[in-house]
Amino acid sequence: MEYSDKQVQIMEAAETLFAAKGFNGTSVRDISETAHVNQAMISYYFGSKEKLFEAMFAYRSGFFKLQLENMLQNKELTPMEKMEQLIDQYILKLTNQQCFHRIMVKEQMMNNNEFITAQIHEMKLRNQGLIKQLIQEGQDKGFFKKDIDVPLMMMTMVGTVSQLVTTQHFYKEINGLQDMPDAEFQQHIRTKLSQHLKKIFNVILSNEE
Amino acid sequence: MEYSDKQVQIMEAAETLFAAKGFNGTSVRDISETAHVNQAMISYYFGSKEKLFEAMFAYRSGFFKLQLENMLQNKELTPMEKMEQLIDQYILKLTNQQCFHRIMVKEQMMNNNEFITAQIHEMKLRNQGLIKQLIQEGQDKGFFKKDIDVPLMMMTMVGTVSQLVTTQHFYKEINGLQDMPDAEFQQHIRTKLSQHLKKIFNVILSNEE
DNA sequence: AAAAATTAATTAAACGTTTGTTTAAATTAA
DNA sequence: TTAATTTAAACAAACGTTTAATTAATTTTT
Repeated sequence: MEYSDKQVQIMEAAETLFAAKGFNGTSVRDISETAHVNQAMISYYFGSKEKLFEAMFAYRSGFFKLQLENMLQNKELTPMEKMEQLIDQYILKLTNQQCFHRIMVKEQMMNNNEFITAQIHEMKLRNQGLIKQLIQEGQDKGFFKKDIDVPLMMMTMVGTVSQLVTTQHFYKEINGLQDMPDAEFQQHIRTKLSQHLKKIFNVILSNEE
Repeated sequence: MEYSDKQVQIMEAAETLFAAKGFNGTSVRDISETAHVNQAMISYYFGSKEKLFEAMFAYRSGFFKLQLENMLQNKELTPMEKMEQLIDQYILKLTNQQCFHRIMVKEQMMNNNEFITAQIHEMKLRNQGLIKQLIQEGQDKGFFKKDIDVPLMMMTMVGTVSQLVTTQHFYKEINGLQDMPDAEFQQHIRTKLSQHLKKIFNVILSNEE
C-alpha cells in the first residue's frame, strides 16, 4: 500500500497520540489538529478511526521488522556472534521506535483488535522461527547447550528491553539521571542493555565452562 | 480507608474492566452493570470515574506489596536462598493478580495520572531499596560478585515475568498449549519462570566459578 | 418500645459535552 | 468538464455527572 504525504502525516500524528494517550483516549479531532488537516480527512482517507489505527500499525510494523535473514546466513559469523547481533538489532529497533513499541505492548496485552493481534502473532512466529534455526545451528556446531528453552529465552530478551524502555522515567529517577540529555540517555540504556543481555545469553547458551 | 461490600464490588468490577478495555475504553455504565449497581453510585461513593480508578489502584496495590521484610531478615537463609524466595514471591504475586498487573503496565508506561504514578514510584523505590540491601549482604558475606547492576537485574526479573504474563496468549499458541486447562497453564508458567530466572540470577550473582 | 425526625442509600431521568462519522457545498487538480 | 480533495457544519450516539424524588436505615424524642 502506498500513502501520500498527507496520509503519512495523519498516521504519524496518530501513532504519537495513541502511544501517549491510548486509542480511546485520543479523539479524531486531536489527530486532525496534530496532523494539521480537517477532521473529515481521516474518514475520507482511512474510512474510520479504527481503520486508521490498523493502517498505521501495518505501516509501522513494516519498519519494525528485524532484518535477520541476511545476517543469519552470513557464514563468517559464529552462532554466538549472530546471537549478539540479534540482541543489538532488537535493542536498536525498540529504542528507535518507542511510540510504536508502546502501542504494541498495549495491543498484545489487550487483544482488542483482531487484525492487529494477527499481525503481532505473525511477527512473533517469524522471529521465533528464525531464532530457533540459529539455536539449532549453534547446537549442531557444538557451540550451544542442548537444552535451551527458546520461547523463555526470548521472553527475557524482549521483556528486559521492553521493561526498561516502558519504565525509563522511573529508571532515570532511581539512578539520578534526570538531568542527562535524552540522546545521551538513550545511548546509555542501549549500551547497558547490550552488555547485560549478552552476558546472560552467553551463560544460557554457551557450552564452554 | 475502609470500604463497604458494595464499594469493593464496584472496585473489583472496575479493575476487571479497566484491565480488559482500558480506562477510556470502559464506561461508567459498564462498571455499574458489571457490579450490579446503579450508575450514579459510582459518583456517589467515589466522586468520579477517575477517583474510582485511583481508589481501586490504592486498594489493590496494598494487596500487591511483596512481603519481603520478614523474609529478608530471616537469619537461617543464605543470601541466594533469599533471592530465590524473592523471585518466587514476585512470580506468585504477578500471576495471581494479572488484572492489576496489566493496569500497572499501562500506567507506568503512560504516566497519565499523577497520583498513580507517585504510587508506582514509591513501590519501586521500596522494592529496589530492599533488594539493594540483600545484594549488599550477599557481597559482604562473600557469596555475591562485587559489580552488580541492581536496577538492570530487576529489569530482567520484572521484564521476563511481565512479558510472559502479558503475552501468554501468544506463548500458548506458539507452544501448542491452547488446550491445557488454565489452572494447569498458570502453574506451568510459574514453574518455568522460576527455574529460568533462578538459573540466570545464579550466574549474575554467584561468586563461585 | 413506639413514633418521629434525621441521615444515608438508591433510583430513573435528565444534563450538557464530547465522541466518530456523514453531508453537502466549495475548492483544487486532472 | 469531470473527478478528487478539502471544508465547516450537522448528526445521532455515547459519555461522565448531577438532580430530585424515593426508599431504607439510623438516631432522637416521646
